[in-house]
Parts: sequence; structure tokens; C-alpha cells
Amino acid sequence: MKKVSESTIARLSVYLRLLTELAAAGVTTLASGELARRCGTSAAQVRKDLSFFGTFGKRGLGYSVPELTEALRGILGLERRWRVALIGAGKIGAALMAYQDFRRQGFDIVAVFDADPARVGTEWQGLVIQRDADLETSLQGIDIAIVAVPASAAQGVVNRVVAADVRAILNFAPTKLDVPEHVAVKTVNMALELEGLSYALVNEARGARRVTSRPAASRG
Amino acid sequence: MKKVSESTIARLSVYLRLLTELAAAGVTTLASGELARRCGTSAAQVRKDLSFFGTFGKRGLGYSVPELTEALRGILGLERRWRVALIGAGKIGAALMAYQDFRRQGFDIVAVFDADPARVGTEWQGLVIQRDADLETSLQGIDIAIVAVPASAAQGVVNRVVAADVRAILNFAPTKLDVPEHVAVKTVNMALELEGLSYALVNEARGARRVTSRPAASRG
DNA sequence: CGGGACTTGTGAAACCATTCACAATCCAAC
DNA sequence: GTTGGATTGTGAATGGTTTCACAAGTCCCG
Repeated sequence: MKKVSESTIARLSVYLRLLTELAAAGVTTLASGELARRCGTSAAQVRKDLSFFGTFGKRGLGYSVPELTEALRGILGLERRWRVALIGAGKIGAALMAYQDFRRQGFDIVAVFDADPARVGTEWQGLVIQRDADLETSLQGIDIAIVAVPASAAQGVVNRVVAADVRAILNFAPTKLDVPEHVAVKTVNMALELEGLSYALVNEARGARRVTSRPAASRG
Repeated sequence: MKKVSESTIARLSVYLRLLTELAAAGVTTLASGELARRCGTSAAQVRKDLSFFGTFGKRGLGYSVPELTEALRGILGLERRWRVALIGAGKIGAALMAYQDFRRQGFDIVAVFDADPARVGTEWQGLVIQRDADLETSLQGIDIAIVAVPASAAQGVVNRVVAADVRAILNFAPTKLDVPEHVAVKTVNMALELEGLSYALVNEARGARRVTSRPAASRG
């Protein structure tokens, strides 16, 4: 299999979301142009993205919504459920527990950890908060770790998560994380986005125009 | 001024965060190589990023931490404070209100709106939740709107926000937004990141390797 | 069964971002 | 001063992603 860019993978997620919506609305068939229009990209881009993984359409007709949906779910690894651990039961952690929308996509938070003894042992959305000290042992069988601790603690937590053989991390700490090659990291950083908006606002005033693409999440 | 990519702007934010940290630790001078190492990029990339905006270093020596900090704050438009409105007082909105870390970077949430009559009028972190119907009038003087409503309601809200002359939007709804050319939009989409991790996990098993860059936030 | 309208899949071209490589510059030490 | 070691700023080269353009395939209709 060829090397596929993160941009492509992100777009596949977007396509999948739209397809799910359209399927619910009873749409059975869809052309690349329409898919592109509704996802904010180009028809050529849609076809190129899909072409990395096979051929899914019918010439002259477009794509079958249920078939493409299934194909994308397979590509993205969404045919199974993933076991997720949340590390850090602070404000962000609380929001994630409350807003478990991603459960619908197959991501189940099955363990929660915190370093604060006052929080350990309390129940939270049906889960008991575990001691930070138990990380190593309790991360057995976890696929993805969500790191929602202060920036200063993040690298330390990540080292222990990696040692526990977790190979995917969703990071909410605004800091760079060093991980081995085989561990995937994605970072969500709201402050960064706000600063991007700030730049856009002052530069609109300065007369600058449209900017282009976006930065890389690290891996390895 | 030349066209500058969003990747560059995002990295400038990262540099600024590190510089702030280093300044607090008493570091006064810094070379591009060290800055790069600590931010997960390359020395050449750091220098190229900065070169779009001027020359800030001293050959043979590196960059003055306070001077570069000030320069970056200027470039990113962080020398002033921004007035932010939060639209949607649900789970995500609640997390944002509670976790106001970005206040330190100059972003003040000064208004909150919700469509649910049960929530309107209640006080929340010192702000009274306003009626959705008052959006148009109450958005006067707002620089940035945070859209934290369900995907199905997002485009409608955005249209009204744009009509109220807000020119920057931070979107938490997992949906594409259509906005005029002059409005900047950044989207935060956790489900997308999780799906990227899912892909990485299944593809590691399939034997694929390292992927590269990341998707674009829309503008216009 | 053949023509026309439409759409896919894909090599090639265009575009954009990153890395390279080096001249220009600076500081410190002697 | 002058030498040596270090670092920036930047044009050129490289590498990667997106767009273009078109042959090949599909369906519908008469």
C-alpha cells in the first residue's frame, strides 16, 4: 500500500460523516462532484483520495452510498470498537466524559485516571476514577489514551502510556510530545486555532488574503 | 506582504508558547536549532517561517527571547484583547467556560447565547445566558464567535453571526460551514482526530508507515 | 443496438511547502 | 585588529499534494 497523507485520511472522515447523514436521509447514490461540494473540496480530490484505497464508484453513475460508507469504515478501522482511557479528570476531561459523542463512532472511554487523591475513587459517568499510580497496570488492553493533563505533566504521562504499550494518543496538552516511531499522536489545541483567527483578523485589516494548508501532527 | 501558509502561522503560535515558557525560566537567547528541536520542527523551517515577517535574529548568536516574543505577539495580533462570544451553552460550551485558559492569551468570553429557554437568563461563570433570538443585536463589538451548537444548527447560526459582521469563527460542530470570503473559520473536530488514530492503528497492523501533513481549515 | 450524457479513475502538470546549502554577519578571545 | 566558531537569512533544489484533462466505462432512451 502506498503512503497516504493525513490530509487524505482527514477528508475520508469528513466524507464518511456526510455519507452517514445522507444515508439516513435516504440518498442511495452520489457523484464525486456533489460529495466534494458538500465537504468543501473538489471532485478530483475526492476521486484521488479514494483511489489510494481501491475503486468504489461506477462510471457514469457515481458512488453507492451504503457501499462507500462501508468501504470508508473499513479503511478507517471503524468496523470495531476501540477501548479508550482518559488520563486527567480536570475541566477538559470532564467535558469529554460528558460529551461522549464519539461513542457513536466506536470509541468507548473505559477507564479514567487522575493524579489528585481527592478525585480518585469518586464515580464519574459510571466509571470510578483510578489512581494515577496504577496507570501502568490498568492500561492493559487499552487502544487509545486521551491525555488531558497540564502541559507540564504531559510528557511524563505520555512516557508511561507508551511504556504500557498504548500506540495511539490524543493529546489536549499544548505541548510537543516525544514518542517512539510506532506511536501515533494527534493534538487538539484550541489556543492555536484562536491565535490563527487573531492573525486572520489583524491581517485582513493589513490587506492580506487567503492562506492555504495546515500543520502536521507528529508521529514517531 | 507575501502569502503565508496556515502551517507557518500555527508554528509561530507554537514558538511563542515555548518562548513564553523559556522567558519565565530566565532564558534570554535562543538559536533556531534549539527552538526547532523543542517545537518538533527543523532549524531551517524556523528561520523560513520568521523570514516571512522580517529579520529578528542576530547572526552568530540567535534570537533574543524577549524581542522575538514581542515580535511574534505582534505578528499574531496578540497585543490586544479579543472579544469572544460563545454560542451554545451545552456540554462543549460548558467546558469552554470552565476551562478559560485562552483568557491568558487575550481572548475574553464576554457573551453567551443559547437557544434553550430553560437556560436563558441563568448565570454562568459571571455571565448571563442570552436568548438566541438576540444574537444579531448583541453581537455588536464581538470579534470572534465560538460556535458550539449541534451540527444541524451550525450553518444557520453561522449565517446570523456573519450577518452581524463577525469575521472570525471557531467552530466545534462537525460540519462544513459556508461563509463569505472575508470570514475566517477554524474548526476543532475531535472525532476526526480519533478516526485518524483509528486509521493509524489498523494500518500499523497492515504494515503501513509514517504519514505526512494535515488538512486545511476553510476560509471564505 | 447505437448515440448521447454523464461520471469515474489516473497519469501528467501545476502548485505549494520544506529542506538544503552557503554567503553574510556577529561575537569572543587573544 | 584578526582569527575562529557560530548562527542567521535566503535563493535554489527537493519533495509532496492538489488540480487538470481525458480515456474508459456506465446508463438511459429511443
